[in-house]
Amino acid sequence: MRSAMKFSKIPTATITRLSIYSRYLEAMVQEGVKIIASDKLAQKCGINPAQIRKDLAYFGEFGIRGVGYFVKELLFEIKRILGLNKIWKMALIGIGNLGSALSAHQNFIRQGYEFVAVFDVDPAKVGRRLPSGQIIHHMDELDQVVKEKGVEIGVIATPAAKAQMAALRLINSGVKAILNFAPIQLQLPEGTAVENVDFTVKLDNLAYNLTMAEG
Amino acid sequence: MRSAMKFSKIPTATITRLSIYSRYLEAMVQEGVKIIASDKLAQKCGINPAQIRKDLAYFGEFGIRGVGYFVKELLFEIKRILGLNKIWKMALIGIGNLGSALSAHQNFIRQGYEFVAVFDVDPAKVGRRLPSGQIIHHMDELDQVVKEKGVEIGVIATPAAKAQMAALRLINSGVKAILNFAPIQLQLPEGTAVENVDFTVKLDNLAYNLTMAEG
DNA sequence: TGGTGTGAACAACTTCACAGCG
DNA sequence: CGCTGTGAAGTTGTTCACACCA
Repeated sequence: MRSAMKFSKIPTATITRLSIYSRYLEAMVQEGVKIIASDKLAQKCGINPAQIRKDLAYFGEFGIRGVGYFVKELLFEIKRILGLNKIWKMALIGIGNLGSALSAHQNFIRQGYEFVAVFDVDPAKVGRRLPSGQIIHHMDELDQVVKEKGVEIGVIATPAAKAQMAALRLINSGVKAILNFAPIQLQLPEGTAVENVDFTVKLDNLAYNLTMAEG
Repeated sequence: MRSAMKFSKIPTATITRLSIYSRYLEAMVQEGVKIIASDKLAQKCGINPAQIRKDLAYFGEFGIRGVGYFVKELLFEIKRILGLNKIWKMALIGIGNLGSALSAHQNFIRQGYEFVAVFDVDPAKVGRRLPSGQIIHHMDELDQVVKEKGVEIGVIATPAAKAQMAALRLINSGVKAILNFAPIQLQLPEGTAVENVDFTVKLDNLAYNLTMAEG
């Protein structure tokens, strides 16, 4: 039962853009905008209009020729495509500075994500309660808690040296998706979805650009 | 005096990978490894070996045929290319949960980055001192402090609604590079380097993958 | 011999340009 | 008429395969 991903020949970049579109559509719904054309949305997102139409065309025909897209309807469709018509249950590993910040991040719930459990190995932390209310579990309880609470996404905020092990333990407990904040390339079995959030790499990109700009 | 970027026809992806290589080379230096072949490094990074050689070839010939690369030498060259042979001075805007976590992040210094100033607009925060030692300035002092301290990179950790304005103020003070943690597409003048760190988008990618995997 | 450096083939993604339809 | 949806063209990035050389 090794990966599969069905018939999906859809660029990752497309999914990333859909996520960005949904953000702006969400704002438009708030503002009461009813209809939007690809040119207008493209401008907002800093993307080519044809790109938007192509992205959407992978999944169906959502627009009206000569008019544009109904904002509400399009947002609904995109959320359905992305799988955001439910609340995803996450576990957080590593309650350092970053982990604490993530646990307190209010946007998650609004966006359809929720931490249902948090973990650390530090005896000084285990058993304590975060401002957000969760009790910090010891990693030894991971397997049990993950299964009990039905965790679907693991978020890794440990130091780099502990990230690989933490990820493996999540996978072994049945978690299929990892959001990794540690600056390391995780080596995980096929069929696991991994996304890295790596600001060191981003900073290095900026440093390079600045260095080039000067020459 | 509009952008330029000189003769750089080098893929962003290449720069990102160089950053990743440097990480593993750093570890190897620690471990006392003297020589590495592209195949070996490729395995570590989960990248095609030819890709590594191509990436390096943009900048020169650093290897020895039939042997590989001297680890220390290659690391030095990559750091030079990325512009990491200096300490980059950063300003942090927005001292919420995330901002606080970033300000405390010890890896930055080790990596060649340093926060020389931090800002917020909340009167309850301005004037207070962070655990890391910095005093929180009011945004009104931005221009002055940025120039005084020679800030080169702005890091935005404000709510989405405040990010665009914060970015513009940084740019107007002479900052040329922005690391943006707010979930919004910044609209900035040409010649500004922007990198987005956007974990909402990453989560949406995971949600999509999980949804597809089930069907 | 064995691994680099690289042209050439390939693959993936983006943009153009316009037919087609509301 | 105007904007979507889309084949075709263009662009960019990746992988192959092998000549070359320490």
